[in-house]
Amino acid sequence: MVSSSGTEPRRITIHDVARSAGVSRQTVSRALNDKDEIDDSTKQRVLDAARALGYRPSRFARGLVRQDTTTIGLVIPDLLNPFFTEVAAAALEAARARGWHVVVYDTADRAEEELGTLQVISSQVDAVVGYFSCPEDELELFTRGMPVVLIGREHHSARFSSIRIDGEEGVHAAVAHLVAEGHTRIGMLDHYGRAEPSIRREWFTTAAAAYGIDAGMVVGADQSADGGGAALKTLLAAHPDVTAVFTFNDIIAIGALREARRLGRSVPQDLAVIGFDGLQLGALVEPPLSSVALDTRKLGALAIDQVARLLTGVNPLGADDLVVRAELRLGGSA
Amino acid sequence: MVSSSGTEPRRITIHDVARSAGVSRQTVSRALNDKDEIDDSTKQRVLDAARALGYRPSRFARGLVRQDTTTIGLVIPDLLNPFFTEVAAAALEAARARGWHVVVYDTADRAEEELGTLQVISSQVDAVVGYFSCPEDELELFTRGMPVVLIGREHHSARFSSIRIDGEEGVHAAVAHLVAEGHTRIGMLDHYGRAEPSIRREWFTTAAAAYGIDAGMVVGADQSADGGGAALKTLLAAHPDVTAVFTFNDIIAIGALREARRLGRSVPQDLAVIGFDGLQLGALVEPPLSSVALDTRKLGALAIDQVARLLTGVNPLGADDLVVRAELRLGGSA
DNA sequence: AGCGCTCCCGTGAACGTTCACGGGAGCGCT
DNA sequence: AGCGCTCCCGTGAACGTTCACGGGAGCGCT
Repeated sequence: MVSSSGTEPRRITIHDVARSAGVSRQTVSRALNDKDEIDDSTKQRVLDAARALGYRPSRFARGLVRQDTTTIGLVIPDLLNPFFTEVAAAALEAARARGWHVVVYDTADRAEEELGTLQVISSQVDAVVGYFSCPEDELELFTRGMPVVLIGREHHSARFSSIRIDGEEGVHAAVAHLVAEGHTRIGMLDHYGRAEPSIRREWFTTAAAAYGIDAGMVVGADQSADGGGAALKTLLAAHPDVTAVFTFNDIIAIGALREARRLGRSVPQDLAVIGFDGLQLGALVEPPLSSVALDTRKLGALAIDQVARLLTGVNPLGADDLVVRAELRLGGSA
Repeated sequence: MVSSSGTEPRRITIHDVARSAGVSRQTVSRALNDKDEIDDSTKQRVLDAARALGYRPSRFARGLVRQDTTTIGLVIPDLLNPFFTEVAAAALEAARARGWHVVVYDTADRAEEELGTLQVISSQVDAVVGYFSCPEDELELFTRGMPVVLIGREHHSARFSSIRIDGEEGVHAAVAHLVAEGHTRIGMLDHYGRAEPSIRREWFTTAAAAYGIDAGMVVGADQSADGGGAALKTLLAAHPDVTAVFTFNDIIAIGALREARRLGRSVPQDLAVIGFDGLQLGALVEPPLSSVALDTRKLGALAIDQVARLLTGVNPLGADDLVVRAELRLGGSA
């Protein structure tokens, strides 16, 4: 119980254990790593000494000599957003299959956290996967020399890979389905706050045009259930004859479902709703959500696969192969 | 484009960059870490050489010399289970505030994955937080020398800390509320598959007894929404006069809500439902779920706080301080 | 007695980086 | 001319572990 007076407590190393047990470094190493070539009583003595001293091996020293661990950094804006939860779970699963470690960073949807995270990450992981909203040049600056795989984001620099989400056919199928069900007045709840309209809206517009449907009834929604509810209210107030809505994502759609019930519109009879993402959460609401569904497991697996190729330098996939297609999956809401 | 024939491609080190740029190691280090004492043109030359060679610094070598990073391992059974998502998010937030890194391991609810995870983890992190179902002696064996904080699990060895979840008062308040609303026939959907009844059921039984309520109407439920729905069906078939249910957790409660709607029982008029956990998800369903709510952020913060104390060895909290109390939070389902 | 084998154990070197320190070149000033 | 200062840059040592190798003790066999 005597602490070294004043000075910073020196780290306990394998030498300390060796001295305490009266053996050499190598013998301590043998005991700790369950190797052969050590007497049982010696091993026990070493283990006791290690425990008594509170010895913890340095993962850095160990990692330096046997270079066999890869760690990747997974950066997501908000783990509590179910979409990112699914992506994270998928990435974890794919990484685990390779025996990789995954350090998860939640940037809390704040751009300034991104840079801090990147700075901190760059000296701790072998590669980075995730969502970033910061400019490419900053991203490049902080990830110098590391493989980077972006998800659902366009990139211009050849420095990065990115997984593209292709929902064009899926959205087309969604509109086709609504039309087949007799809907002619179809609105959209888009993602609010972006300067330009979303790509998902473009897909919607294109598909609507193919069926001669007016694609002008669009309201921006905050990316939350409450936001979806509010947006639906606004949309229906402006266009009471709307009988179907397509939404930017499932969270917004779920908010719309809830709001429809409050407005006394039953789903899908009075109002059909189709979301985007295909969250597992969509199965929990009533009626189960119809959605242009993404295979998040494939998304995660693809991202990790590309990281593996970039790390080894063999056959990295090109943009054409880094695509996950979304497909219409009917629940009961449309 | 010439690859070294046959042999394993040697790692590119700071020496290679130094030689290529015609400078010393130290100068390369200065360029890479944005230090002073280097000429701008030299720095650029080094950076170019590093990029051309595809140089990536070794985090192990760097970590070995400047020992300033702590990494903790977070082990959870299933990230897609919303409860664990919230706990994970809370732990990430608390760790981020300290500048720590968090490696997340999803054991996919399989005990055999736990041991593999532990083995792999032990050489990669400074401490472990999470859920484990394996026996304590195995846990001890694989975490030798590392601080371990368990969540929501009893432990007997002084080797571990654990965060206890205390829902006794909260469940009592839930039953009191139901009684005050005029309910006399209250059932419970417990967690299915455990040998012994859950602690949450004990709390329910105790509280019911205090109000002279029969606590015998209990059905086991699989820990999923579907499981909750099926269990409610079974319960109501056996006891049609039940007007209120308390559930093991919110996921089961949400399944019960859905099933109630299918059975034509409106909530809360015909059937009151109170869950446990207080998930954010509960606000997305209709009506919003009443629940004996846990402060998951506090849970995560407390776990990380204890890890910090254990790592430094100063004032680790005792069992009495490692408690998170659950409180009744009314939505609209009861 | 000598040989070979097994069982243990220890010593130097290496992993790849940063720290501490030393020192040369060049310039301005007295 | 000499001094001091700034600007750059390089060399040895250290971080804490594992690998490769050497070697002694003890035993059984011929």
